[in-house]
Amino acid sequence: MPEITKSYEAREIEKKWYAAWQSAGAFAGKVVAGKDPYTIVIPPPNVTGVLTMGHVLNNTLQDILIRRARLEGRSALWIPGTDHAGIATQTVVERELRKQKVHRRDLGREKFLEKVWEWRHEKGGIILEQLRRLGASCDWDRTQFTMDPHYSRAVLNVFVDLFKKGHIYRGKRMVNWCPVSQTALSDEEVIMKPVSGTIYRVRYERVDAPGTFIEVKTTRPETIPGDVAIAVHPEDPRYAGWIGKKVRRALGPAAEIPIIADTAVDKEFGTGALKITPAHDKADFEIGGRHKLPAIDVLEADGKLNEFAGPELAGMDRFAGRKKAAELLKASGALVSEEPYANNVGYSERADVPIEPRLTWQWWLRYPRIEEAKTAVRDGHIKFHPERWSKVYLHWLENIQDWCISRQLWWGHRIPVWRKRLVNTEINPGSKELWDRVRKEQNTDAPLFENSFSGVSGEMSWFRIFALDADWREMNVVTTSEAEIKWLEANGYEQDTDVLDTWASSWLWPFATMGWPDAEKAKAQGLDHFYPTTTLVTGPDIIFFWVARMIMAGLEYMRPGEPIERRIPFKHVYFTGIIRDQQGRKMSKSLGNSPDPLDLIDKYGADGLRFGIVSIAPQGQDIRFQEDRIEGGKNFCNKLWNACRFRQMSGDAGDNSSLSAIMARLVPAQFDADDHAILDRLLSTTREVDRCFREFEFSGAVQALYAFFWGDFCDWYVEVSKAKLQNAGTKANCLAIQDLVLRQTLLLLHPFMPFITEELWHLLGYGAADKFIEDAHLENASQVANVGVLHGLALNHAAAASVERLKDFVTKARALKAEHNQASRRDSKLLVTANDADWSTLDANLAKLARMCGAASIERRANVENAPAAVAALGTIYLDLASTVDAGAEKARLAKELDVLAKHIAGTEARLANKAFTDKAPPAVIAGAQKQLADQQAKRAELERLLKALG
RNA sequence: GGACUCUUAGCUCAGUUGGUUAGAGCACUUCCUUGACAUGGAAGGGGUCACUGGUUCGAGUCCAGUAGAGUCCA
Repeated sequence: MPEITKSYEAREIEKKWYAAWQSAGAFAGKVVAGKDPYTIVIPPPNVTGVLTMGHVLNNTLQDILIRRARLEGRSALWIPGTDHAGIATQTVVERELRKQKVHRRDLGREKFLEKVWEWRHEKGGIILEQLRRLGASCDWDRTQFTMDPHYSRAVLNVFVDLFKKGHIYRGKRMVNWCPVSQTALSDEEVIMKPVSGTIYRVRYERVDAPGTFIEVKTTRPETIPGDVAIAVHPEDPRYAGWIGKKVRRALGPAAEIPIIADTAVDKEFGTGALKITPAHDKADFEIGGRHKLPAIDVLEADGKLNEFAGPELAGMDRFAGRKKAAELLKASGALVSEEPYANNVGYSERADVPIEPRLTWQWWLRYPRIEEAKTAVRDGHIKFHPERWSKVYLHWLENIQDWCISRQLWWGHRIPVWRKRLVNTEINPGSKELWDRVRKEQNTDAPLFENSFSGVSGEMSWFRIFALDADWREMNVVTTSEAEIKWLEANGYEQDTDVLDTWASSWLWPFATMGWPDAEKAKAQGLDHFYPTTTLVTGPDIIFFWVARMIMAGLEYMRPGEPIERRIPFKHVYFTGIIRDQQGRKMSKSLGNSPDPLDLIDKYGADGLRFGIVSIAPQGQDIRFQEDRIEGGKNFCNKLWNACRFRQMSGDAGDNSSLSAIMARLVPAQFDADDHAILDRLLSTTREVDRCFREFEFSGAVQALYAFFWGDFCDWYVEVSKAKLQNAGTKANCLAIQDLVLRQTLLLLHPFMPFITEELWHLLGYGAADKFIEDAHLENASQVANVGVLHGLALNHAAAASVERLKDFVTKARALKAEHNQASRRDSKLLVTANDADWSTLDANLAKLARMCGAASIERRANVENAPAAVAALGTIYLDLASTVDAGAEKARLAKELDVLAKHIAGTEARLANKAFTDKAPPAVIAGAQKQLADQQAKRAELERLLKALG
């Protein structure tokens, strides 16, 4: 076996093992009879993305879960992939083209998409490569992309199906329009931001009574040319006589517009009168609809004002137009006042500009399975961790709005609808009978027809007719049939130019990544075995975007008719915190406040980064990033490495081939208190880590392992081993215990730090060269205990507890020496006064204690005078100084200690004197207090004696 | 306006059904290169647990309110 080097160098080891795992196919998710599945689908990162600290945390946690599942003997599958990120990717490629002074419209749709695919093949896999550096054990052969042919088929089939079921419809409605990306956005892609602007008070003159005015307050004077009415509340006494009168529009093309009454007007806001601009405000649009008012659109798609805004404003950007409009109003005397005003404005999440409410034709989805989606979480079929996020989820579902799923982009799944404008009376040559039925339909809520347009038998399409106006009808045909498409295109039907929202593809991720809807593919890929997936690890910021929608999609499409727990897409959702910088700001590319994870891997190793990031990621709270915690992860790697190195240097390897083989090497009859204690702590740590996995407390598991390994094993057991290893009689047992502890620790740590544990696993001979650590089975605490029992091991808890008193003795002795500047020398002479029982405990551990305390000798005395002393649980320790004692300093030190102790004694006495306490507290608590008091009093007596002896 | 979260050592955070003297890492002070590890070891200083009240024999922990910070939804 090769020798373990002096320090851990991550780079080569990481490279070596990742390649070995890959070439052995160690990450392949396989259906194995008799093994429980454990499935994770990756939250597909944006294909344009590069690894961020958020990805590091998120994917480290997934890797921890999947590696632990493998160690527990489950058939584990982690599916990786990316999503096509419509707007983001299109923007990236457009930016590249702009460098060559080319616009996508110059290329045309097909050529542009070729460019996007080129870009995707070249640069679209970066983030997945980076995940490998982190150690992510995804089944890379199954890598998915939402634009892959198979996945696209799933997306389009769902569109057709939901259309067929009446969940998808086309409607001209108010949408959130992004003037930069020039596409509609869903409500979820709009973020509200407080903006400090100006509110303008504008007056409109009455036509029938010149010189009298009605005043309104508005933040958007540039839309006044689009005003079609002024609305007041019907019960507002201020305007009782005004309703039905007309006023002159204050700006833009001259017009007389009515004053109308509508209960939607807030009497308290502003002047109680509201300008109605149906083309540019959601509420106005509704009011306009109720009063059958026209909608005048004064803005272009790019946010510039058009000719309807009047010659002074036409062609101006909306923000410049606002300023100009205010000036024009001022000049005409219509502007009564202006004042600063703070309000919330919707911003496009991606382009970070204010969105425009805009009236356009879009495709909408009425969500399926809303009630079931609530039930799934409310009844605990899907568990959220932390649980509180279920409230956010349920609240959103309670107030859910139809989803605008069309985007005016080129990159994405093009909507599978072909349409043609038809005159009502037009006869379709393909099917007269069909058109007889069509003609009967007069409105947009026409029932759906199902038939073959082409007349080819077996081909199917669905269609719906929308009334554009009295004479024109629009035929929309939805199909994925190639024969149908061919016919449609030959007959003058044109495909919808829009694509689907990216989320309308990623909501199918938990099953479309496993072959669905192709039954054969799904079978080959084990959909039935791996679905529902076990755990989803994601951020709470996409509960609406993604988590909720996946739940609805799963319930709608998976295993129809079966119980809900078979149809849900996942059983657990773990929400990570958001990684913030030192100032508490979200880490982002634009702020430049995020370290490059790859730099961190170079600096601290992937294992160090993983261990560090998990240790600062408490459940459900945001994480304030600190690089020194990552450094702590690296240091822990080095500690683990060197503890194993010490083991290797301490003696020849024994049979480490299995837990049972190591247990067989233990000699229980030789066990001293330390042996009992370290195995006791190993079991309790194992139990704690088991619990942490059940409760999704990853940082708790890391902290428990850190405290056990560093504190209990390295700082104490390894140190006491040094004495035991000198003794031929105790050496073999001591080495076996180290082998046992190291084996179990490596297994428990492996999910958190896969590379170093794999390397050490082999260096210490725990596994054969052609096997991996994950081929071993991780025993839980009771299984470890049971194997021990089979080998005659019975842990003595009293002995284990006595180690605490030995530690106390060592600490007190070291402190005593430190007080007298003897910290690390080995040649101190310690004297002890102790009763017979305590001395026998000390005597049994003398060699270890001498080494631990740094003492040349520890001797018992009946009485010691004129030496500095410390009172320990096992006796009073005296430092045998050659020089004379500074009695004054020694007295001050002891008096200080006595003061602190007196306060504690007073507290304990008061508690025990309280009858209510002794009557009501549990007996164990009372007994504990009594013992504590006795110990404290004994210590006080000893301190007083020492003080008295000093004079 | 509504919902949720947070406030514990200089910093970042643990503290899981209320129960000994509130912990960790980093930072700081002093000492130590002794044969696993200076990416280390030893010792030490540092906290009226945001505030106010309540419940309780007992509150960092439970309840109510106040103040501040943050997130989401309207």
